[in-house]
Amino acid sequence: MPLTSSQENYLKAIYKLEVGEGIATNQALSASVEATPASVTNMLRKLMEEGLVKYEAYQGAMLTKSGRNEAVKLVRKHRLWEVFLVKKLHYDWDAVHALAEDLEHIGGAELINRLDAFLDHPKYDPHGDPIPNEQGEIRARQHAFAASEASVGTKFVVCGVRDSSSLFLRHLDKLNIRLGKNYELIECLEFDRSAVWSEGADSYTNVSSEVAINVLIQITHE
Amino acid sequence: MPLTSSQENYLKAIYKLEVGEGIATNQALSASVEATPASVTNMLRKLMEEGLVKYEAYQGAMLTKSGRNEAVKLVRKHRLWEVFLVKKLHYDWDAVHALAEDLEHIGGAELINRLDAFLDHPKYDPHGDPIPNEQGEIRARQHAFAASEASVGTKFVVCGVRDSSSLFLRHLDKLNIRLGKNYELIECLEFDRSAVWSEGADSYTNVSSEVAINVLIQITHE
DNA sequence: ATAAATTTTTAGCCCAGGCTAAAAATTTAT
DNA sequence: ATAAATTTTTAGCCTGGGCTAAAAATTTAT
Repeated sequence: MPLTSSQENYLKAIYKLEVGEGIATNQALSASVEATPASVTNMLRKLMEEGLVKYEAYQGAMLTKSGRNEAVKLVRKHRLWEVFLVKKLHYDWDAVHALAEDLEHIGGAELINRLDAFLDHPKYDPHGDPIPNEQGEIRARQHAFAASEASVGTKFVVCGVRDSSSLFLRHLDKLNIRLGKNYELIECLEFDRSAVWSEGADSYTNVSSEVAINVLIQITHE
Repeated sequence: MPLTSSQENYLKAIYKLEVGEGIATNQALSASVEATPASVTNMLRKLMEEGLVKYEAYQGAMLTKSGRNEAVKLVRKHRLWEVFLVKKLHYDWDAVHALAEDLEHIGGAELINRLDAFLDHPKYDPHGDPIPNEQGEIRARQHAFAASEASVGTKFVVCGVRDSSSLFLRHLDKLNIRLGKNYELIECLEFDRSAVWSEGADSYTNVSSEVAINVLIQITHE
């Protein structure tokens, strides 16, 4: 029997908690699907019966193989729709999450594979998160870490964000920081732990530590 | 309060019955939304309370201004998504209805206007049906009629279908009849009321009367 | 080891939107 | 005008997925 949208949302929530090394307790899920703990208990029972989830009270929930499979499919759909909305419909990157959240429940493999092809098999979504392929494999970005960990002199490219809230993304817009842009870390200021990034020439950006913590970078060897 | 998908489906069904000069009786609706008459009564009551529908037992239902407004928006969304699926994702024209049926409930004016722009403001969907504009105006095809009404010698262009079932559309595919193609009606055969259409040169297609009845054409004055 | 705090589950309720079966209303036919 | 057929509504029930408030289970702290 096909999953309902609500079931799909739970699976995705559990998945996200798992990869974030969090444990998918009743409470954590409650926050993340925006339902009361009582409702979560209810849904977990159903998902267990359908063999999508393993659950032990106080120990948290884990996806089974087939549950994880479903969750990854959802992530794929979500991220591909986000690419579509940004690249083709020119939405801002901070405005696509809610729409993708709805679109991800539509259609099956056929639709999403066609969308994937139409978009030229993008590897990352507009926030730099990797898009699982048709087989559910995720080729995660290698060697990415928070900009706050870089040392002075490092040259890097911005490749993702830790926080994809609208607030943070719009802040990056204001700082003119975008995925794919290259910088060099010029200095770290002791006073407020902020940093100075240079894009070259006389272009300098002052980056607060809150920002740096939430920006993912890769070192560029050139 | 926002409409549910189910409410939207009822509005669209009533709208379609209205334009097809049918009357949206409890029964007709029952067939068209695939629910029992009892369920229809139920929903009509709600739609009436929300001021979307006027209903009188045995006389059928009619949309109010705001109900019609909603219905036309849905038609717009449906047809634009169909264009997207066929033109961009290369679905066959007989395979897009069900998906568009789901997609049409997603998002609001912003999304659909962006989609419209992305598709270059198409005037017709893949079956030749006109797409309402943002204001809800439908510039219906003028002077279109069933191919079965044409007289010998008429030159015409195929511009739509009366039946958009998968079965019929695939049949047209087999006959190589497509929207936008030009023909001349060469003769009508008395025996089985079938017709011969020519695309010029030595290209002739024999068209049964069932087919001709369901193909919409416009006379070409050249 | 026991008390306090936390987490989870139960119980009972709500709403949307279906359903069936039977009753009521209306229309059509005789 | 009355009977027959049809259409609509009611009544009662079901499922999915929420909710609250209270009870039970477990963990943590003393």
